[in-house]
Amino acid sequence: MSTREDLVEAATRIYVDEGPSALSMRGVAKAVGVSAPAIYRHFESKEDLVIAIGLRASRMFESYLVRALRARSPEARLWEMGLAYRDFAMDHPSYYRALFMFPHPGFENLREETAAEFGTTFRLLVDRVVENQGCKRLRAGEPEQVALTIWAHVHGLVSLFLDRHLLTLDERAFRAFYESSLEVLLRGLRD
Amino acid sequence: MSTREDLVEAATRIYVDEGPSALSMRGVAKAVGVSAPAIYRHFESKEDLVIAIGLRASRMFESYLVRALRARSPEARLWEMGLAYRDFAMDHPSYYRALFMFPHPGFENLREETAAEFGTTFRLLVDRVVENQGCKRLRAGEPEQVALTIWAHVHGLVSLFLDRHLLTLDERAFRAFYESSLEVLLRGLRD
DNA sequence: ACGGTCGCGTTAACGGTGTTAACGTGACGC
DNA sequence: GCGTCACGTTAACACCGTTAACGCGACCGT
Repeated sequence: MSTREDLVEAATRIYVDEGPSALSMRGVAKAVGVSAPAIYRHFESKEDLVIAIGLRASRMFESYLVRALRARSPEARLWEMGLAYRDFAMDHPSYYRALFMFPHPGFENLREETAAEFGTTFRLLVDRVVENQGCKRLRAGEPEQVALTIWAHVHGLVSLFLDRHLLTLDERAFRAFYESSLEVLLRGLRD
Repeated sequence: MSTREDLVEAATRIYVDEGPSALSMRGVAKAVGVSAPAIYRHFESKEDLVIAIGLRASRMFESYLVRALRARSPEARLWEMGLAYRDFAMDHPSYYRALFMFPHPGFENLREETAAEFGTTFRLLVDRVVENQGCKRLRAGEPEQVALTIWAHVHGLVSLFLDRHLLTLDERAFRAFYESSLEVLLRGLRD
C-alpha cells in the first residue's frame, strides 16, 4: 500500500466516522504514522485531499444508481433510480454531503474537480428520462431539463432531511414521504 | 449604537460580502474597533454571533414571502410565494445559505436557534396549501406534507443553482427553468 | 461622600489549524 | 562513485476560537 493510498483511506475514515470538521492534516498524518507536512508530498492542499474523498464518494454514488438498471421496464428503472438516490443519501450521509451539500466553506474547487465524474452519472438519469419519453410514460421536453427537475426534487427532499429540517419525520416516515413526494412529481411529468 | 449592534452589523457585512469563511472574531473586532475577546462580553461564542446573522436573514426571508399575500387569488398567492422564495435566494444567496444550507461544520445548533422563527414563516406556505385545497386548486391531503413537498422542490432547485451544479443555466435561464419546474410540480399536486 | 459591585473593555496566552522552509536520507541511473 | 530525486523529518509562520487575569469607570446603597 502506498502512503498516498493510506492517506486517502485514513482521511476517508475520519471524514465519514467523525465528520468533516474533525478532518485535520495533523490527524490524518498521525493515523498513518507520518508527520503532517509529509502529506504535501502527495497532495497539493487539504482541498486536494478532500477531492480524493469526493472521488470515492462519487464511485459509491454511481454504484447505487446503476443497480436500478436491473429493473425490467423503463418506468421501473426510473422509479428504482429515485429510490437508489434516497438510499445512497441515507446509507452514506457524509458522502452525500461531500458530493452535493458543500460542507466546507473555502473549498470552492471541490465541485469542479468531481464534475467530470458526475457528468457520466447524471447521464444515467437523463437516459432514464429519454427512454420513458420514448414509451410515452413521460411527457416530451428537453430531457436534460426534465432530469434536472427530478434531480432538484430528490436533492431537496434528501438535503432537508440530512440537515434536520424535517424533524417531524423519523427515518421510516421520511422514506415513505420521499416515495409519495416523488410520485407526485412524476405525475406532474406524465401525460 | 450599542457595541453589540455594531458587532452584528460588521459581522453581517463580512459574512455577506466576503463569505462565511472570511468571518473571524478578530476580523469582526477590528472592524468595530475593539479587541477580539471583547466580543465575548456580548456573545457566548462565534456560533452565537452567527445565529444573530441568521435571525437577520430570517426576517429578510419572511419579508419576501409576505409580499406574495397581496395577490388576489389563492392560486396566485401560492405561485407568487414560489417566486418570492426564488427571488430571496438569488438576491441574498449568503442569507439563503445561512438559513438552509448549513455552511459551517461544527455549527449544529444554528438551525435549532432559528427554528422558532422559521416555524412561523413555514406556516405561510402551509396556509397557502390549505386555502388552495379549499377551492379545489390543490388535491386533498395532509397540508404540512404537501407544503414540505413544495418546499423540498424549490429548495432543491435553488440550492443546486447556488452550489453551481446547474452551470448550463445562467441566471436568466435559471429563473425561467425554476418557473417551469415549479409548474410541473404543482400540476402533480392538482386534481 | 464613599466603598462595593458590575458592565465592559484590555493584553497575554493556550492549544489548535493549514502550510512552508530547510534539511536529511536512502535508492537508483550514468 | 556520484548526482539526482522522491520522500520523509523538524521548526516555524500566520492565523484561528477561546480563556484568564487585570483595569477602569459608572452606578447604587448607606
